[in-house]
Amino acid sequence: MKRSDDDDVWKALSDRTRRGVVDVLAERAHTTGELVDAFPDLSRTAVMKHLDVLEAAGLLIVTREGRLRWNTLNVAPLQRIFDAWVSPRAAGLAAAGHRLKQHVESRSRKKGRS
Amino acid sequence: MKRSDDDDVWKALSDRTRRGVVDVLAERAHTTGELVDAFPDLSRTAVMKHLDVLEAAGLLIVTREGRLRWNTLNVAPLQRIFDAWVSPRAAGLAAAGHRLKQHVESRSRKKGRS
DNA sequence: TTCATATGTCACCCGACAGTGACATGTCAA
DNA sequence: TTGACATGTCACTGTCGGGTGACATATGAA
Repeated sequence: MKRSDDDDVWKALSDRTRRGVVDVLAERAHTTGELVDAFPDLSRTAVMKHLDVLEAAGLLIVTREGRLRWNTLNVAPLQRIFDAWVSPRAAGLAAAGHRLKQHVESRSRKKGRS
Repeated sequence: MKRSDDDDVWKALSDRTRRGVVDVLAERAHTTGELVDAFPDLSRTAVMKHLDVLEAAGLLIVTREGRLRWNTLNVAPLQRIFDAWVSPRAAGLAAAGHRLKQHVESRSRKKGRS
């Protein structure tokens, strides 16, 4: 299951605009048209391509109702990349900080770029 | 401070190889040469470019010792994007799941594309 | 049926980015 | 001083991603 890497999710979230879309959808589900209105600087085509990327990453659940398309946020992938990746590393913050301090002190102190 | 968006960090982490570098550095600091050895499929130049990106995002702290360059992971940006972004949304998982369920049930049940 | 609305698809443009080899610089040791 | 080693920099390439307009399809209402 789940090719274990979640590269799609990272790629999807790497774009500022798409994170904005996720932001909007975090409040409530939107139709594609509503989303287009929410991003006046983008063409409808651009918004739809972002939605495609988000959907492919599993961040979006799409349901159709007549000629309307409802886009609903799915936070599961967010949870996943956090659990699998960010959390373990950020948890070691103190340890890493200590490691770094130790490292820097034990070695060169001549540098430090401006 | 910190243009508040952390786009650099997201962009830096969007690349699978760079996440691999972060992985390696999570264990201990490496010199650039050691990192190059750790990624046999990449040229030295490619590895250095990845390091540049990571450093620009603040994920890397670079110290120089003679002709050696030590690359140390800085987890602070990770912590930051998590705190500011992933955590609040992922925390609402249950609520969002409920919202979705509600939404789907209250509307169309005719569709679902193969 | 007819027409406006909402969405889907296509072809194309352009800049960003990952990757490379060649060459330059700096540092340590013999 | 000389040479090997570690790193820095440059010019170039191909691909991918975000953006667009034009056109096609589907649905609801008059």
